[in-house]
Amino acid sequence: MEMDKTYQPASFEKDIYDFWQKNKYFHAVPDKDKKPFTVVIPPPNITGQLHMGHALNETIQDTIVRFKRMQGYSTLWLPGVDHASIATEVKIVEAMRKEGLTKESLGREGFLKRAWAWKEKYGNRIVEQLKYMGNSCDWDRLAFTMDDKCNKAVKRVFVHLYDKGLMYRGNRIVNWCPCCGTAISDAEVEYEEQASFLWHIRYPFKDGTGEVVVATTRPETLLGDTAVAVNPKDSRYSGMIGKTLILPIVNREIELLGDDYVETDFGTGAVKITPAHDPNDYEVGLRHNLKQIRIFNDNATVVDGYGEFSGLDRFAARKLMEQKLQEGGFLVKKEAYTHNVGACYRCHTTIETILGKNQQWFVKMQPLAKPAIEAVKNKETKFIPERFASVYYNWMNNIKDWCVSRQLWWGHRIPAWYCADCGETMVQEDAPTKCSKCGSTNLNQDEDVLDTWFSSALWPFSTLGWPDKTEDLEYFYPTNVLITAYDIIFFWVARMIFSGIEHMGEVPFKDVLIHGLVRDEQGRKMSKSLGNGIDPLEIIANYGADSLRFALAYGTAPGNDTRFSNTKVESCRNFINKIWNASRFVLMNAENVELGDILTVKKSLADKWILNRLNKVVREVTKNLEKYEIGLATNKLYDFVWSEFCDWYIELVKPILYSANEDAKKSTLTVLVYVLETILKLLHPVIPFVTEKIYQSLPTKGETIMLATWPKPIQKFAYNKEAKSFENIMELIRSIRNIRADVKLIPSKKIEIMLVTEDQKFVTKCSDYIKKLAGVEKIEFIANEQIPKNVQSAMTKVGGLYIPLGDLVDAEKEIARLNIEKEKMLKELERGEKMLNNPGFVSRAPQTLVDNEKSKLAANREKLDKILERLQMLESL
RNA sequence: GCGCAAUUAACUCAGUUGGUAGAGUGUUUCCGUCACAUGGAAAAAGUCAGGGGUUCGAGUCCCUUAUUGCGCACCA
Repeated sequence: MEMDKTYQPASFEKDIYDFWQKNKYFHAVPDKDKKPFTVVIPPPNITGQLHMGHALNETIQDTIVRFKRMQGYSTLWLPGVDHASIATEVKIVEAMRKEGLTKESLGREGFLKRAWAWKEKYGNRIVEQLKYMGNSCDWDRLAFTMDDKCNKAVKRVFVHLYDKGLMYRGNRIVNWCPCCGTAISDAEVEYEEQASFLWHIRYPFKDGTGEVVVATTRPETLLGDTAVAVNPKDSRYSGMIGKTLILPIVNREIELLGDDYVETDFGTGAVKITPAHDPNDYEVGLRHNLKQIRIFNDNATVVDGYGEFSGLDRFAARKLMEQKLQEGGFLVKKEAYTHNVGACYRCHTTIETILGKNQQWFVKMQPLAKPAIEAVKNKETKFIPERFASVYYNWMNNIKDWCVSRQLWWGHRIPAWYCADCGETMVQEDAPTKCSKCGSTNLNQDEDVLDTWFSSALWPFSTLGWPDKTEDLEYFYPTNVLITAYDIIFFWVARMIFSGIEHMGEVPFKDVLIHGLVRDEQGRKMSKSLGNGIDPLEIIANYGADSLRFALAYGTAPGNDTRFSNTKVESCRNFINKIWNASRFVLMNAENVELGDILTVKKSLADKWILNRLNKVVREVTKNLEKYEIGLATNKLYDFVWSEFCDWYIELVKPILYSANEDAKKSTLTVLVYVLETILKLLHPVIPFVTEKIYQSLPTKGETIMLATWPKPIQKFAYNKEAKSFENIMELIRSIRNIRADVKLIPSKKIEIMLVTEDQKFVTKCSDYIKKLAGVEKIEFIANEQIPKNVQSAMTKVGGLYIPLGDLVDAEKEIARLNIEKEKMLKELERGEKMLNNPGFVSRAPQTLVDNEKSKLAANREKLDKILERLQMLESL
């Protein structure tokens, strides 16, 4: 295959993906001879477009999945999309409004028809975008949270929980979004700090004996007050508890009551109680049997019966209330006050806590939370990094019942039917034909749908076929790892854990790998409103999916947020270009050459060195990936490929490749191709496209790199001793280059070097390497006494290096260089001596470490002596 | 208020059971060399936020302070 001179991902990524898909490499089947490895995708919303958060999430998942597949697991990555009940409905309604349509005008059926059409259109869009990323999902199993399979599971779970008494319908206070027109769960409320006021309002006693002043942030809810509460221990109000107050404006008679909930040191120590519109007041109301007066409609306007207030929006009502109180002389003062206000996580409208007009459905959480907490404590499911377990505990330990009914149309309709005649409630999977109690056929299904997260919670098993006992479920459940960002631990992860335990009797995944968010160059969250989002599709178009993936994986730590910038992708693209060109070099030379067997072929010193390094990289990268340390793995691969394979090994073997020695060429190319192939395999999970592309050109290629066997370190390639001594030669080469740069010798100028060394034989063996890589034409071995006067020198592990440079010799530069070396050595010696003179170190540190220090110390002493000797000589000149 | 992170080179970040601090980008000098200028060679650059402790040895473990960010809970 011809390879272009530069790496051009756009020219082949699509073809490669088609090739994989056509051959069904992503498809997984239960295989008793293999171990399963299962990952379910966090289903992206059908309304969504691929953003950087997805890109990071998909990159990590695909990396792990490809790695496991190559390791020989029967690997299933199960894809799907989420119906995203509230988010989607909001968008559809918005689109309809532009056409002058409303939900009501279309009716439930008409609306749902539209919604499904929307799903067809946009659900496919996100799936296509995932494919650009290179996701190796089993698309044959593509699921949707509202498909028949999932619907069946949802109904089964609902009925099961109801029968068990864990699902109940209650008239409790809920978070209500006036904009979306539905109740939402506690988890769906986001608190935002808001600058507001604290209004101090006078409530007079009925008997004219004075007044109580309450402080409130919501004067308009005064309309619904049914009491004022103080702390019974508060001396300011002693003797007043039980007296009757007149509610200003409304003139309702309400009681001053005592309740421990009231803090004495906040505000005035007196709290107005509005049971229908505040969660705390609601509790107080229950304790004291207070009337619950609802004053807001579903759209947060004031209900009928309150005169001028009726019909006003809550904020307009607040203004009017302030005015009325002022006029009536009830307003004591208004002070600036900043507090947290709850907002809907979807539309950011300030939520209203409202006592449900319709009853809401709740899941009783305590019994479900308990075993779910235990499972994480027992490490049946492990959070990675571990610290996220405490976030999980914190939430689960303080969990309240989960409000799951939503006053929406797009979603799983609640499987409950009510008898219009006798009021009986029937909860069952299929619609009843008549009332189970009175036999009436006048039945109505509950109008509401379920929280989106109710179906997501079942994802790891509903997608595998539950409640049916499928082969998939049997083989692939529980899944191995769930990979997601930390912002949906509550919404999703926690709910999957308790659902898995409750319905499958087993946790849904063994590991939860939590990653952070992708931020912009300045560390800001990417958001639409800021307009600072970087579009991954654009990055793919400009740099290729591999560059995007590598940039997201490279140098990141699990759980941490990561910044994304164009310079980072560019440097990653450059790295891939480097691999591309190194491969081009190897393939060019390997053309028409018959390769030998890597295990038996004769190896040069450079070969042994690179194989030794390769072994290390294989071992460490495998270990890193096993522990999900993708950042570390990519770091090591980057360094190995660039700094060792390209910068050194390829340069080292050039003299052989350009020589006429066919045997040496053959063996060198065998190693060269082997190392390259191994590199490609190690990199494939992160940068799948380019590695496949190059792999297909290798003379040793198999069908696809996707199914190639994951590399293992090879005992025979240990070569520790050879590698170590070879690195001394590399140091010598660096020293020569250093001197050359120091005296500004032009690179093409060949030089002669002199060495005082005890290992002439070894240096001679390496002389070709030295000559080629350091621009040397002649190496002369001399005795100490033979060192000429006019040379530049450096002291190396191999021995004293002396370069006669004629006019270019610059004693001052050399002295400066040697002095820097001297300082370094002195510091080193001091460190080493301090350690070895420390009896604690010698007796307690590992023996190998002590020995290492001893030999280092000896070598350093020798080197220092040589430096000092040389310096003395230079100064005496 | 409670909890969790982060604080390492000019910038952005890594740093594996504690054993001589690393990379990318940027900077300086040189180089159109036949894989690659999306490149090569060389170099400069760090009191690992401050303080204490444990240890033979701490960027790493413990305590504490500061700054920043995040999560949870909120006093109406």
